[in-house]
Amino acid sequence: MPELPEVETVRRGLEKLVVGQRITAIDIRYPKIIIGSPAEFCQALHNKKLLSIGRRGKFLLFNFDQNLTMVSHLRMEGKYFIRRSDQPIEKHTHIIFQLASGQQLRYNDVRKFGRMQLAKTDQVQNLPNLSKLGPEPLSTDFKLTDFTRKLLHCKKAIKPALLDQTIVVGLGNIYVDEVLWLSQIHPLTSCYELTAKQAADLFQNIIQELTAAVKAGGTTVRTYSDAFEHSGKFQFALHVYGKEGQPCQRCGTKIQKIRVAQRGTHFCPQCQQAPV
DNA sequence: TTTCTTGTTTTCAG
DNA sequence: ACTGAAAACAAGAA
Repeated sequence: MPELPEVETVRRGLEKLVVGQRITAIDIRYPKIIIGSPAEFCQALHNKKLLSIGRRGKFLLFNFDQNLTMVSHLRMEGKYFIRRSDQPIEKHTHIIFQLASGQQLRYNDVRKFGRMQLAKTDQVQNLPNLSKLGPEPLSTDFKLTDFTRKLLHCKKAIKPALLDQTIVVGLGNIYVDEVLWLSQIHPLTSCYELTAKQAADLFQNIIQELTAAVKAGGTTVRTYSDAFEHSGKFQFALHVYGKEGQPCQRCGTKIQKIRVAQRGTHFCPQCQQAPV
């Protein structure tokens, strides 16, 4: 379940491992991962050199020479590994990028939910799925005044509002539950009912939590690991996610699990009072 | 066989 | 035209 901290950790790992390398061949073993024509995908990337790796929200941006970018979303379980060409292909390996160094960049995805597509580097921000994204929470584009204004104009409950990537990007199910617990806000609270102080608390906690999680190399729940196949450490810092029935670390009340917007949602019924 | 998992896209009602 | 809620979708593990 890679959210911003996990995607950023993957990005940093790949940056060290594959930037500067040239692609000499691509083996697509499961074509549905590719949005658009797989044949064109292979052809376009052939002999391209990887210049840098960026990130927008939960999307990885592999920037190649000649104005070409490969946009990659890991969805639930996508992973990248580096292997020597002679190493056996592991289960659930769907795309293999042969590199000039003799190494391979392998995309592995148990669920096959991840997607990749090509775009011109200078047009990436205009792709339909990236053009509507909100500000990056760890950049100076993320501003309390804008955040508060957007929240107060939103008619949704706070949990789905934070999951939807238009107010701010990067939060998924785990970090939304954590940020709401830290801010002592019930997940079903309507956004327009939030006070200025609550909006400010959310703003602050989003930044602090994501910063801390990036520093810890992300959260490993079930299967996430980075490009070095290291697990994250932030799962030890979680307060509510996956803690149903355990005592709240603030007040001792048992953590409850409910369903909000079809998602498993963990909260403390004492610290995070239900809206009236 | 049924249930569970989540990020994004699509669909539909209003 | 727009919004929000809900469903759909991707596919495998337990």
